[in-house]
Amino acid sequence: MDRIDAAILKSLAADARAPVSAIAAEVGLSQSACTRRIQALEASGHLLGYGARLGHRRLGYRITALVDITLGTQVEEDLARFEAAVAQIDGVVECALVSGGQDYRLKILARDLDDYERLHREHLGRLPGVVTINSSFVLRAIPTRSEAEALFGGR
Amino acid sequence: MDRIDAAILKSLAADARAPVSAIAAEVGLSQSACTRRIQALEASGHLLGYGARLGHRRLGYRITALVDITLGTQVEEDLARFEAAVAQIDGVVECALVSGGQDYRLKILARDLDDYERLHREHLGRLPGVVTINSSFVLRAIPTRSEAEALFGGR
DNA sequence: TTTCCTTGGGAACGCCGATGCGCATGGGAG
DNA sequence: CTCCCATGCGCATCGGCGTTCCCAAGGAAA
Repeated sequence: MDRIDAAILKSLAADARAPVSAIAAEVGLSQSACTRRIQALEASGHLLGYGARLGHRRLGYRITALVDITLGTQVEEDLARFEAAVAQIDGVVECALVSGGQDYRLKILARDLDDYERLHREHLGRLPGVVTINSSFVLRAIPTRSEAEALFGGR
Repeated sequence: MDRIDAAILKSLAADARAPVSAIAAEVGLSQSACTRRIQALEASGHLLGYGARLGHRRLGYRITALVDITLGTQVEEDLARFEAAVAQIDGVVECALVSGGQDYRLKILARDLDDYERLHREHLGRLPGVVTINSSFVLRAIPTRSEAEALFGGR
């Protein structure tokens, strides 16, 4: 992991389908050397894979909800049961156990408020061990530094 | 946007660098038809781009913080000032204005607690208009459905 | 100094992807 | 009912890309 690897990862993060030749030129390497580095990064776990950025709104999903959930227990089996149930719910795209009150934070996508209400009623409300559910809706997403910029330093 | 388009988006979301021929076979189309559909999806805004999945931990980032910030004002100019300042901070990878108390929710990456403490002191603490800052740390990330699965249904 | 190991560049080969063409299907107008 | 046009697929082509050899250069260790 040197500066060139970082540059490759940045470039791939920005456009994963860019030709290797373009990335190579960008970081000042030949195609072959660049290919080898990419393969090495994949093998070493620095590069986990490649994904597509989807236009949520364009696909009919206008609601992003950030949900805080508190459980009535902290016993590991109860947590595991909760997590297994959460993993089954369509629309839940992120879920984390966080410090500070031993609760969970989810990110949920829904088509509209009605859709979210359905999700809430049919799934969130039936999760095992839940004491409180607190939903916030994203009113505006603020553009930030990209993940790669955060990891490898600014701009 | 029919079922085939959805399958293409799912496939690209799972592995954006897969050869078009592989995607085509997966969704039951010829290469050419698949290429044309992908181009159409890009042009129509359903497909915004392609990115790399990075191994945070492997890259030396072990802290994910979810931070709630409350402002003392709701005047649009103050919000804009806050947002402009937030966008400059290295480590902030998500930021959203949310309903319910008119506050912001950020996701922040840091190498370790010391690194986060530095971020908090040097940047978060100096954001304009802030009344309260509340940090939670991700103890465990629960695997959920992928974004594409959430948007196009199950599996 | 010699050897080994790492890492880059160059060339070749096979494969991939973009485009043009012809054809089938389906909906609308006459 | 028939004709026509629009839509969207598959096939074939060709230029370009990616992978994989091999060799050379530089640095570390013996």
